[in-house]
Parts: sequence; C-alpha cells; structure tokens
Amino acid sequence: MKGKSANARSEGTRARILAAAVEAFSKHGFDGASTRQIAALAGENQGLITYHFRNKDTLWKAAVDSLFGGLGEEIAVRAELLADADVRARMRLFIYYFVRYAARHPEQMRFMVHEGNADSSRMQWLVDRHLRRLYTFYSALVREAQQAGVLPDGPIAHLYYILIGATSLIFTASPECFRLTGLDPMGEDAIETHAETICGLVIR
Amino acid sequence: MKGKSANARSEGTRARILAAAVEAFSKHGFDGASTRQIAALAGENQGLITYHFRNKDTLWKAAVDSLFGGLGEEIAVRAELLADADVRARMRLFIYYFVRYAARHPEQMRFMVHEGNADSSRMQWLVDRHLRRLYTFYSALVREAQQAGVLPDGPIAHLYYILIGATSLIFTASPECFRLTGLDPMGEDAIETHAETICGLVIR
DNA sequence: GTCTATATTATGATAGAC
DNA sequence: GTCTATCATAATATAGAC
Repeated sequence: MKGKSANARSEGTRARILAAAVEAFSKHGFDGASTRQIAALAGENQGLITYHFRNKDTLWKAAVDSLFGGLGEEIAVRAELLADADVRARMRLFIYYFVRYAARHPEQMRFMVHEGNADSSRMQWLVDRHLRRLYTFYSALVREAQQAGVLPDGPIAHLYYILIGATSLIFTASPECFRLTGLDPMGEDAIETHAETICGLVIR
Repeated sequence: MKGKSANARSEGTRARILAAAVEAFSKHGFDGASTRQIAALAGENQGLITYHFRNKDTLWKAAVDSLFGGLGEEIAVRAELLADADVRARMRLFIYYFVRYAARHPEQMRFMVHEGNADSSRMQWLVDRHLRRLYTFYSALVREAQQAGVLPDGPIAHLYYILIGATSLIFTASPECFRLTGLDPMGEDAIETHAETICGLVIR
C-alpha cells in the first residue's frame, strides 16, 4: 500500500510528465522528442520517467491514451444525449463538437500525421485502440445523414478524411495560419466561424 | 571548371541525397531525421552531405525547395493556360490539380504539420518562400468564385485551410486510411473520387 | 518515489587521405 | 568528389544512494 500523501504527490508528477509528453511528442514526433526534454518540460527528474512509465514507448502510448481517450468517451456521451434529435441537428452538433475538440487538442492531428505515414506498430496501435471506435460512430451517423438527404452522397471513407482534415488543419498549423493569413484560429470567434463554414459546405 | 563526367556523377549523388532528405524529413521531421539515416537511404556516404549541402539546416531548405518549388511553378503555368475559362471550370480544375499533387506529394502536408506548429524560423522560411505565393493565387481565385456564386460565401482564410486539409490528409495518412477503412487512397480511382467528392461539396 | 551518476549508443560536424 | 576516421555532444536506459 502506498502512503496517501506520497500517492498524491506521485499522481501529480505522473500527470505532469504525461502532459509534457503529449506536448513534446505532438510537436516533434516520437523520434524527435527526447525524454530529457519531456522531463525538463514537466519540471521533473529524468529518472522519474523510467519509474512511472518504464520506457519511451510506453510513455508514448500513455500520452496517446490521455489525448484520444477523452474524445472517444465524450462522443459516446454526446451520442446518448442526442439520440432523440433529428439527423440534421445531430450532424451539425457532431461537426461543431469536433471542431471545438480539434481547436482544444490540435496535438491530435499531429499524432495522426506523425504516425499515420508509415505502417508502423505505433500507427496500428493508434488505429485499433482509438480511431476505429470514432470511425464506426462517424460512419453510422454519416450513412443516416446521407439517406435523409442531409449530406450529399459520396464514399464514406473519403468524406471521413475530408471532414477530419478540414476540421483540424487550421488549428494544427495555427502559427503558420497566423503568419500566412493574419488570422489567429485559436480565438473563440474563429473557432465558431470555422465550424459554421464547414457546416455550410457539407450540410444541405 | 569541373570535368563533365565528374559533374554528372556529382549531380546524381546530390539528387539522391535530396530525394532521401525529402522522404526522411517528411517522415520524421527535422529533429527526428538523422543525416546518417538520410545518407544510408540515398545509398551515399555521410560525408557527402556536408560536401553538397554544408549542414543539416541547409539540406532541409533544399529539400523543401525541391518539394514546394514544383507546386508554385506548375500553378503559375496552369493559371496562364486557363486564363480564358470561366470561374467554375477554373475552380474545378484547381481542386483536381491540387488533389493530384497532394496524392503524388503527400510529404507536403507532413512538412506543414511538422513545422507549422511552432513559430520557428523554419516555419517562417517555409511560409515566406513558398506558401505566400500559393495563398495569394488561391485567394484571388476563390474571391472571384464567390462573387460569381460558384463557391459559398465564407472567410477566405478558413476556406483555405478547409480545402488544404480536406485535400491532403487522406494521402498523408494513407497507411492509416487503409488500415482504418480498407481503402487504399493512392489508387488512380481513389484519387479521382477524392477530387470529385470535394468538388461536390464546395462547388455550386 | 525521488534523484544522481553512468554505461552505451547515436548524433552533427569536421579533418584529412585518396 | 568521395570516403574513412574521429571529436564533441546528446540520446535512452539502468543502477543504486537516499
């Protein structure tokens, strides 16, 4: 048994390391991020990473769990709440929700792009553990929306990547966006505008 | 003066190193890619990187030039050729062209995501040297299309990132796409389908 | 649980032979 | 132009004191 205060302190360091890992891995990818850098960012000792997460690979998986876990859960919750609404309203809210999530977690797409380019074990793990659930939920909703004439016909897989890409890139590359266009996409107004623009394009 | 055959051989090694650098930097980012790895991928000696490109930073810029340079040039050429066509046709062709380019050069978006997340000097260099020109051309076309009622109204900057994201992600994460959906987005049919799906969404 | 010290390997860059 | 050898530094991971 662990002592209560030691346990609390331990949870704190673990959480700080995890948050730093999400930031570092998303910015620099698995190879580019170093455990030293992560420890420094977390304000903790490097040795503690080994203690709490065993090695770099396990730390990466824990970081992905903390980032994508919330998305999967919240989507399940929202699906419950909205079960009664009509398809158009649900589709609209799904997009709005997804845009807001992408804005709050721009790291998400970075993980996909970092890992999605090679048939690596990390990519397969990410797909099987987190993306599959999202895609299944999304597919059912889109199919229903298409049958109701709310979304234009088109292959589901293509629409999925169109939607994720359209939703996320502006936030994932937000400093680039600001330098290129003068728009800061992280502002509240910009986030709403982005969601509204996408809805205007895809929902009939 | 350099000897003719030595020069030709030199150009060959330079080109092979450059191609390997594009692949490695896009896969692993600037930090994650190593010069040793790039040399091995090119089938050349590590020392030759220093000889031909001085250091890692210069090699990265040369890699970006070779990747984005073609896009800027070809867009300028196409703009000439299509000057007479009506807006709808030009917009349509622009999207088709962009989708095909993204499919052939999925590395492009990886560079944006790798570098676009921080206000780094590399990101600024990429924007000022390559992205600005593309954005200017795109802005003029979209504004014209909106005035003609071909594109729905909406803020240009948002539409830009929606379009780039929608266009590129499926190819940039193609192994992920295949594992998740069973669709190989790199096939000829899939590329055309992707372009057609996007046109169906944005063009009125 | 936390921290310091260190073994081992990999990195970017350079010097110099050919 | 090409290649080998090497320097200085930074990386992951481990061992062990506290």
